[in-house]
Amino acid sequence: MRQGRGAVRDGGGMDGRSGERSGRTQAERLAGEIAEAIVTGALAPGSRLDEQALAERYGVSRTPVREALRQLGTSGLVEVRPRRGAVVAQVTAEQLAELFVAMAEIEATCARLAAQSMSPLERRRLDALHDSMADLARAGDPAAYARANTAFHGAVYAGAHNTVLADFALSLRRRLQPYREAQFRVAGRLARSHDEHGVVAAAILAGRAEEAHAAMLRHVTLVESSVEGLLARATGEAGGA
Amino acid sequence: MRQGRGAVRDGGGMDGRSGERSGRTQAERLAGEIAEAIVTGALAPGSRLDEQALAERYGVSRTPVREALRQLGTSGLVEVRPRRGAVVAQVTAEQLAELFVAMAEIEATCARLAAQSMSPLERRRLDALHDSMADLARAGDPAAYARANTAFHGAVYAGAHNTVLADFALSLRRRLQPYREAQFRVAGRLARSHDEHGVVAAAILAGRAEEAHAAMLRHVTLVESSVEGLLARATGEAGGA
DNA sequence: GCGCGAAAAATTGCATGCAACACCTGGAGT
DNA sequence: ACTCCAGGTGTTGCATGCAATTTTTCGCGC
Repeated sequence: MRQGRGAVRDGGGMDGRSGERSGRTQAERLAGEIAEAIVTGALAPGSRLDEQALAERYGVSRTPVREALRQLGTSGLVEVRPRRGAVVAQVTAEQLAELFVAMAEIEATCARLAAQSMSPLERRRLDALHDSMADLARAGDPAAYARANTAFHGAVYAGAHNTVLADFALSLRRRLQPYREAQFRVAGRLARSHDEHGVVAAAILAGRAEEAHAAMLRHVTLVESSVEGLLARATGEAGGA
Repeated sequence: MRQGRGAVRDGGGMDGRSGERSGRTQAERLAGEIAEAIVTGALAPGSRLDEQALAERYGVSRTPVREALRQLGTSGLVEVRPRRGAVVAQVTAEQLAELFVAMAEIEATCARLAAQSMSPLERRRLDALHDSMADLARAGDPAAYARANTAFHGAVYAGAHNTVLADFALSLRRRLQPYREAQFRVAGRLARSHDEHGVVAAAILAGRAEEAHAAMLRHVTLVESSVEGLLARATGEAGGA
């Protein structure tokens, strides 16, 4: 099936749907799509990522698929075994614990730096963001709260004024997203999460660096134990198949 | 120039860095080689990475080169612009500062965790390693000290018992290597570095977590200011030779 | 002389084909 | 029955070719 570059290409459109620039390469687009599929759980951990199957699925050849897989391999979302194909990265319980510890530490570090170096404007925005989340927590909408939660933590990363740490925190957050999301559906977790955010935000706004560090570390560690509780109850189902 | 798969392949050097199999693909080998060339300064920051040139240089086709470049792009060593080729990542002074801050924070975190969770054996080994460095510092051999220094910091990473943080610390360390190495040649820096290590090691061995954190943060921050002093004197030449 | 636009050259992006390795299946030997 | 090995099959790895897009060069008008 020669697809030929001259043939009509789907996305060839001028302004590109969903705001995506056509300036991105297929490999990048694929990396994003596959990452999305993994993070949302559409691709279960451990499932094989057949190059040809993915190529047909996304209407491209194997070459950009391979490039995307290698890219995702570096970021840790998929595991590429030398001549044995790629699989969605399987996180063992120990690795999950390490990921959570790492995220807690990085986020806490970001919080400390943010307390030291956020601008007045950034502090006001963080405050406003936290306030707006109170309603969501009361309303009890896990999905909406999860989105706002991402924004809140993102604001803290940004406030650290360190793109290296912020990028790392974001990548950890993405890798843990499937596990974190579930815990928002646990009764009462929303309100407690919001309370913990309040402690973090207050410390950052007041510039109390060590306190911000401790509060964020505690917050993320609590998320971890919440997730571990979930996993303990659903042992064995995580890996799928 | 059809090279055929049957041609003699070097078979890999078995560098044994982290237990890699000999079955590495060309793309992986290339990623390693190119990364090495960048880290050692053979490829200056900002230089274009022409796919065909690299392919000829390493005796392969453009396909594995492209895969390697994309891999390096994700790890941050290389910047890949969508249709405009790849260049060795240019670190501006600000980014360099951010990298150092990030490394300082991560290393400090590792030190704190190490103080909390190193095994008695690991503690003894760290102590022995530090002792052996005293001679090197006195002898004033920058290269030998640099190697031992890497081992010392590596022991701290390992002692944190968190591969996620350890891997990140290692990748930051690699990215900063060209800049850090120079400062060991500054007169007196070796002895001072060893003294700082002593404070870090003592805190870790005694299990004083917060002290270990503070000592490591201070140590790496001092390295940073030392490097900045060097850069200030050699403005603009940063990439070169 | 200088900016501007179009053709030419260079370079990237992707599709395809072929060879080597990994896995699976079936049979023989112990 | 179990292990071991040979053959077949599927998948990955890489080389190559072509189309599209940059970048460069050159000619033209101002």
